[in-house]
Amino acid sequence: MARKILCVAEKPAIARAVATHLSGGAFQTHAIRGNQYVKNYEFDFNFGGAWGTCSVTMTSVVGHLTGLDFDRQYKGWMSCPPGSLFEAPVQETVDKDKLPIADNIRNQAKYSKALFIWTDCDREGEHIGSEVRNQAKAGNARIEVKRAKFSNTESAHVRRAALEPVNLDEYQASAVAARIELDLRIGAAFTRLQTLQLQTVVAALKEKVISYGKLSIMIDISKRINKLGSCQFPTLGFVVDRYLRVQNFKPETFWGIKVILSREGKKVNFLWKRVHLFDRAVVTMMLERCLLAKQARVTKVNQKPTSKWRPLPLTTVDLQMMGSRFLRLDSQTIMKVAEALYTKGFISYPRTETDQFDKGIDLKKLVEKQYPDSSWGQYARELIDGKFRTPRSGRHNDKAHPPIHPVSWVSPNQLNANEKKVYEFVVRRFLACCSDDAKGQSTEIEIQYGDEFFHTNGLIVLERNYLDVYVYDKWESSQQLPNFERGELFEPTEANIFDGKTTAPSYLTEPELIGLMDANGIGTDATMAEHIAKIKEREYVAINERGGGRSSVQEFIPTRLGVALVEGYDNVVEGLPNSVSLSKPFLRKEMELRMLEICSGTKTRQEVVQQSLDMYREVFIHTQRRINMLKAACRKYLVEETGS
DNA sequence: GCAAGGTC
Repeated sequence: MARKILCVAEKPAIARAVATHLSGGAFQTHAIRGNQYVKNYEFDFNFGGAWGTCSVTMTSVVGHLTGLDFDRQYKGWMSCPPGSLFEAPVQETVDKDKLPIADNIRNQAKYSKALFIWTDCDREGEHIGSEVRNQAKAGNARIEVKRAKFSNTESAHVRRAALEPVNLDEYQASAVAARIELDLRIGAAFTRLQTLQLQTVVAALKEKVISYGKLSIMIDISKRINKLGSCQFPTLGFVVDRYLRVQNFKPETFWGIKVILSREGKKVNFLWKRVHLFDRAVVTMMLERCLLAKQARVTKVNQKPTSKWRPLPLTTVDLQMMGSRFLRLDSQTIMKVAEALYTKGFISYPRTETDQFDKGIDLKKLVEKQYPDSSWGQYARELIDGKFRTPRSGRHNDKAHPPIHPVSWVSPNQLNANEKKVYEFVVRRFLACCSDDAKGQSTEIEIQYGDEFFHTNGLIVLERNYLDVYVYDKWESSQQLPNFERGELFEPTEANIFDGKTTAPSYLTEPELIGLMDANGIGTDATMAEHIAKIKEREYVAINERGGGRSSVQEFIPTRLGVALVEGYDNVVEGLPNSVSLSKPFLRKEMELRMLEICSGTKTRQEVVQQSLDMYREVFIHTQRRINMLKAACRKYLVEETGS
C-alpha cells in the first residue's frame, strides 16, 4: 500500500490551491465534521527521493489553532489585583470553534507516515506550524514532520516546494510564543487597571472598556518622536499631536517679491530665493533696491540631463500607502483584496517587507505572462523586445517573501471592481520596476537683481519610459524657457510685491499614519490596517472627510477620550525615575528586536519573557502610583460630555 | 469585558 502523507495549510484556500497543483486537478474532496470551511483533499503525488509516490491528504487549519488565557480563577476582573496578571498561571488550549479541526488533524495523522506543513512562510506561520505539529504528534507520536517552503501558489513553485521540504524553524515559533504571552499579560493587566480606575471617574466611561494595547503603542511613539526632535507626524499620539498643532495654528501674513520677464513671446516667472518674509517694510525696501538697479544680471545657466527614477519593487506598506492615495481604497480593503488575488494565484504573497528581487527569479518570464492584456500587454512586449531593465534594489529583505508581483495573467472580467484596481496596480508597478527611468533635460536660470537673487526652472521630458505604464506618477515638461546667456543683462518687465497667508497644517491622513507606523515598527505589515480600524472602533479617533467627490481625503481627529488619555499618560510617564527605561518597555519595536534575538538563537523564549515582564511590571507599578494623573485628564476633557 | 496575530 502506498505510504500516506498528511499536508496541512494555514487556510482552506491554500489547501485547495496546493491540492490542485500537486494532483493536476484530480483530487477527491471530503467535508469534515464540525467545520464548514475546512476540507480534506485526497490524491496521489510523487514526492521523489526516499518518498516516491504517496497518497496525500491535504487539509488546513484556519489560522491559529490555539489561544493562551489565564487559569479559570484569574479570569474574573475582580478575582485578583490586575498586577498579579504578570505572574498568574496561563494555559494554551485549542479554541472551542477549532476543536473539530484539531480532531481532524489528529485522526489523519494516525494513518500517516509524515506530516508536511504548508503554513505561510512567515513567523506566525511557523508558530501555526508548531500548533499543527503538536496535534499531529498527539495522534501519532512517530509521525515525521517536514515543512514546505513557498511564497506563492503558482503551479511550478508549489510542486518544487513539495519536492524540497525543510524543517520547521523552532526559533521562530518560540519567538511568537513569547510575543503571545507578553501581549496577554501586559494587555490584560493594563486594560483592567485602566478600565476599573477610569470608569469611576466620569459617567461617559462607565460602560466602556478602555483597552490598553494599541493605546500604549500610540502614546509611546509620540514621546519617542519628540525625544528625537522630529515630531513631524502621526498613531493616537501622532493624531493628537497633529490635532493640537492644527488647533493652535494662527495664520500669519507674509510678503515676497516676484520678477517677470516677457521674452520671445513667453512670460517667465522668477521666484525669490528668500521665498517670503514676514515683515512688509523690509520686503518693500528690498524691492526698491531692485528697482533702483534697473537691470538684472544672469548669474547661472545650468542645463543638465535629469531623470525620474522608476519605483522600487512593491512592499505591503507601499501597496497600502499607494492604494490609499491612488485607488481610493482604505488599507484594510486593499489587504483583503490582495489576499484574495494571492489565494487565486494571480499575485505573490501580499505580506512582505522585501523591496529587492532575488537574482534567481525569472522576471522576464513574468513580464511575458502579461502579453495577453489589452491595456499593458503591448508594453510588456516592448520590454522583452529590448527595453527590459533589471529592477532597482531597495534595502529591505525579510528573507521570506519576494516583493509583491503578478505571478499569472488574469482577464479583467474575471475580477470584481476592487480586485481589478489592485491587480492592475500590482502589474503596472511590476512592469515599471522592469523599465528604464524617465529621462529629461532640466534648465536652471538664476539672476541677481539689486542685492536679491531669483531663479526659474524648466524641464523637458525626453523619454517617458516607465511613466507610460506607471500611470500613478506624473512628470511633465514645463513651458519652454527662452534663451538666456550667463552674464547678460536685462530689464525685467515687472517686479512687484505679493502677499499671502500661512495655512494651517491639515489633520493626519491614512497614508501618513501608515508611513509613521512603518517607520516606527508598529504592528506587522499585515496588521497596521487593523490597528487603524481598532482605534476608530475604540473611539479614540474619529474620521473626518475633507473636501468632496473624487478628491476627498479621510483625516483622523482625536476624540476627547483620545486627547485625555494622551495627556494623562504624558503626565503619568513624566515622573518616571529613569527616563531611558520608561520609554523602552512600551515599545513594540523593542519587542520586535527581542523576537529577532530568539530567532537568531542568542536568547531563549524564557529569558525574553522574564526580562520583558520585569520591565513592564516597573512601569505598571508606577502607573498605579500616579493613576490620579490619568483620572484628572479624563475629568478635564470628558466631564462636559456627561450631559449629552 | 482584557492583547495581537492568524483567518472565515
